[in-house]
Formats: sequence, structure tokens, C-alpha cells
Amino acid sequence: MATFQTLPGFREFYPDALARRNHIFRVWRHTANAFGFLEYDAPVLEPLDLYKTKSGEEIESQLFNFTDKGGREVALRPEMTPTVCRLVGDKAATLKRPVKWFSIAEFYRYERMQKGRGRCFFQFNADIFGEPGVEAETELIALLTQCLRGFGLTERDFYVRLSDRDLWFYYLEALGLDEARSRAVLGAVDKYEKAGDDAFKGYADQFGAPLDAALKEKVLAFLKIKSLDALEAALAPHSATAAKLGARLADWKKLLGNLAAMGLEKYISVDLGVVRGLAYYTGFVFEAFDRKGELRALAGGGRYDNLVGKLGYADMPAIGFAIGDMTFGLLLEQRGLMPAFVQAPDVYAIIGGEQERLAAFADINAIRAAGFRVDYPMREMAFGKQFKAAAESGAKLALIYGSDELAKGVVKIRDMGTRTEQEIPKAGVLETVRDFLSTAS
RNA sequence: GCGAUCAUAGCUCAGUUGGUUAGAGCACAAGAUUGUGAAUCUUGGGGUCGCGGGUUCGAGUCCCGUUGGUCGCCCCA
Repeated sequence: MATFQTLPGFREFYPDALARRNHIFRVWRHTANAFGFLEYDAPVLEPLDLYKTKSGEEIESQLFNFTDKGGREVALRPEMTPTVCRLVGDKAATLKRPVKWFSIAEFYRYERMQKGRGRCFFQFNADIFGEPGVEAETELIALLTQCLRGFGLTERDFYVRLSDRDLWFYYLEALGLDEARSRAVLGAVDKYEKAGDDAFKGYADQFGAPLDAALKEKVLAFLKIKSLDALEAALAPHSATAAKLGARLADWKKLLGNLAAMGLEKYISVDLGVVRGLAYYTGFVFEAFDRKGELRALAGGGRYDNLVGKLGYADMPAIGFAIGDMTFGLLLEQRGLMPAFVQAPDVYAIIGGEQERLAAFADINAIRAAGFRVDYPMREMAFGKQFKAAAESGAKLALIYGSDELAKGVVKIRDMGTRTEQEIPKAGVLETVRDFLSTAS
């Protein structure tokens, strides 16, 4: 039994698992490039205060944090948002706007493990800085859907729930609630889907009395809104008194119109029951879920116009989202969309003996230098075994270096697919291999 | 932080009311087979039965603790 165990919640990627991970990253990266996003990276270790400033003292219990040898309080990054705010904030004066950036990085959270959640995970993060209008929302939601569609997922597999914290605040204000009470109500809205009526207990505890029954009814009706029409109807009674609500409704119409023009309306679901617990979100928020509702959220994001300023920089509008690799990987497996990766060589060399091996080495090296994948048995092996090994490797071609061939100055080349072979002059091996592989695939 | 459940070979698992030296299939390796991919046969490597303690003449099996996995609650940036 091994003396050392992997730390709890951490993952190891054997070659087949890494091939699947790389596949996911490749599609994400390709998609982000197609949308004109630039890739960045940043340190995995950050000052602890970066996260405390953003999320409050309580966050420390969920971080991998420690004091380094220089006495600095540090933490492994649990998310990318504060980091990218710093990157952008530091260069804000010279960056061409809008800033459209993405990253694929590993994160660490000191948490209890569950399905789709570990102590380390990868996220695709995309953010837009410097664009206050719904054009930024349009772009990011389009990117999010394409990051999922790029794997063959369709509107039958996932959808994006779209909500709006600003709209909630304006609405609650119109109902006569102050900001503290509005926040408490939003906390209840966030929990309502899971907890039902219990979600409002926190409000009652905080203010010493339950939310007024008539108000609560309006809140419940509002959080159940699932369409633009219903939203418009709910806001109509307030249109005369609350100009902000009217402007916000116009934003909704524009955003949904943009997304429809992109052909994405079938992926989007108006759903004011989503508000996301994080206090720093300021406007539109959205989350992607699997249609069957079996998995935790696939992705989440929203606008956070105040965060860059909160971290000590000049205010800058910002919006972003993240897709985690764990739940997403589960979904791809469930839907049979994770390809089987065969890491096969192009060519497998079958080698008779020591002399033949030396002759083969020259060709092997030349073919490899030309960019093809070549493998061969490291030890002397019976021919039968080598043919078997060649077949199992998945190689398209076998090159046979036996004593007969060596004596004749030829190499026998075998098409593993058709099981046919022919002799070619040794000098022409690279060209023959190149011709075959360029037409075969 | 709380709860449930599990832990025997690389993987999937069996292991009788507690009883000899802990098994199978798959996988891996060697050989049958000194030039052709299947199949078969033979053989082999691999386990302090997660770890520690207890009960017992005797523990993979029962008890306690602990570590780890899985699932759920809280939380979820």
C-alpha cells in the first residue's frame, strides 16, 4: 500500500483523463478566440486580502491559505475575478476598450467534496471590461452558449437562465423597501427554489417581523416570472412612478432582441428566480444548467460594475462568467459527447535485431523530425509480438526492418488498415510515409 | 461545520455462524511461436484485506477510533 495519498479533493490526470481535459480546453480556447477574446494568465498564489476585500472575512474558511516564509498572508486562488480586475485595473489607462479577455486556469477551495465539486478544479473565465451596455451581456452570453454548443450540446441539453439584480432592486424600491430589506428579500429569493417558504425566515430574523404578506405575494409572483411579456405586465403598474424600471425594461428588450438575432433565443430562459448569492453582482446575472436538472450549475456569471473600484482602481464597468470543468465534464459524459481519445502513433517500426535496429533508427528519427508520430519496441521482441504491438498501438503504418529487407536495401511498409504491404527502397521511406499519411487522413 | 454510506490485487468484485498459506474475472508480463495483427493454452509478477487499537485460542469477517472515497445538507466566488 502506498505510503502517500493524494490530498483530499485533489485530482490526478492519467493520460486518458488528461486527453479529455485537453479536448475541453481546446474547444473553449478555440471558441474564445473566435469571439475575439485574448487569453491571459496570472499567479496561482495571491495575497489573502485580495479575496477578503472582495468577499469579506468569512471567505477565509473556504480558502487554501497560509503564511509564507516572508510572513505574507497568501492564498491559492479560489477564483479569477479579483485577479483579472487587478490586471485590468493596473493597466486601465492604456488598455484599448472594451477589454475582452479569457483564461483557463486551476482553482482551489477548501471545501467538502460533492458530485461535481472538488477542492481543485479548472475554470474557463471570460470577462469584458469597459462596456456598460447590454452589448457586453450579448457578447458574453453568446460566448457562453457557444462554449457549450461547441461540444455538440444543443438546446435540449442545456439552457441559460437570465435574471437581473438591478431590476429586482428597482422593483423592491418601487414596492417601498429600503436597501437593507431589499437585500434580505433577494437572499430569500435566492434560496426560494430549494427552501420554499423557509427561505424568508432569515428576513424575519433580521428585521424582527416577517415580510408583509401583500409584499411577499408580489415578490413571489415576481420571482416566478418566466417571460418578457410577464415581466412587462408586472412592471406596468409602476411605470408612471419609477423611471429606472422603464429604462431597465428597455435594456431587457434590447438584450433579448440581440440574442434572438443571433439565433440564441431557444437557449435563453427569462427567470427572475435566479439572483446569485454574491452581493457584488450589480445587474444582469445568468446561469447555465442542464435541461434535466440533474447537475449543479454548469456556468454562472453576471455584471459586477463596482468591483474594480472596490479593489482600489478607477471604476470600470465589468461583466464576466465562468464554466467549471467538473460538472461540465459530467454532462459531456452523460450525453456521450466525450470522444474516445486514441493516442496512436502514425507509424510503428517492427525491428528484427540489433543490426536492423540501427538501420531503423535513422528512418525513425527522420520521420519524427518531419512531424509524424513514430513508435517502436524498445526491446528485442519476436516478430509476432511486434505485429501485435503495432496493431494495438493503432498505428496506420508499420515499417518492417528485417534481415531480408536490410540485405536488399529495402524497407517493407505495411498498411495496417488494408493489411497489404510492399517493399520500398530504404532511401524513399520518408517520402512514402509522408505521401501515405497525407492522403490517408 | 453536519449527516449517510463504503474501503480486499492496477480495475470490477467474491470471501460461509470468526477457523489452515486470502480468491476469481479483466488488465499487465513471459512462454508455446526466430517474419505477420484473431483465438487458445501454460506460467508469472503483483495484497502487511486503508491505517491504529480492542475482543478472541484464532479477525478480511465483531467492536472502537482514525484516514480516505462516494452521496446529501450548509455553502457555492
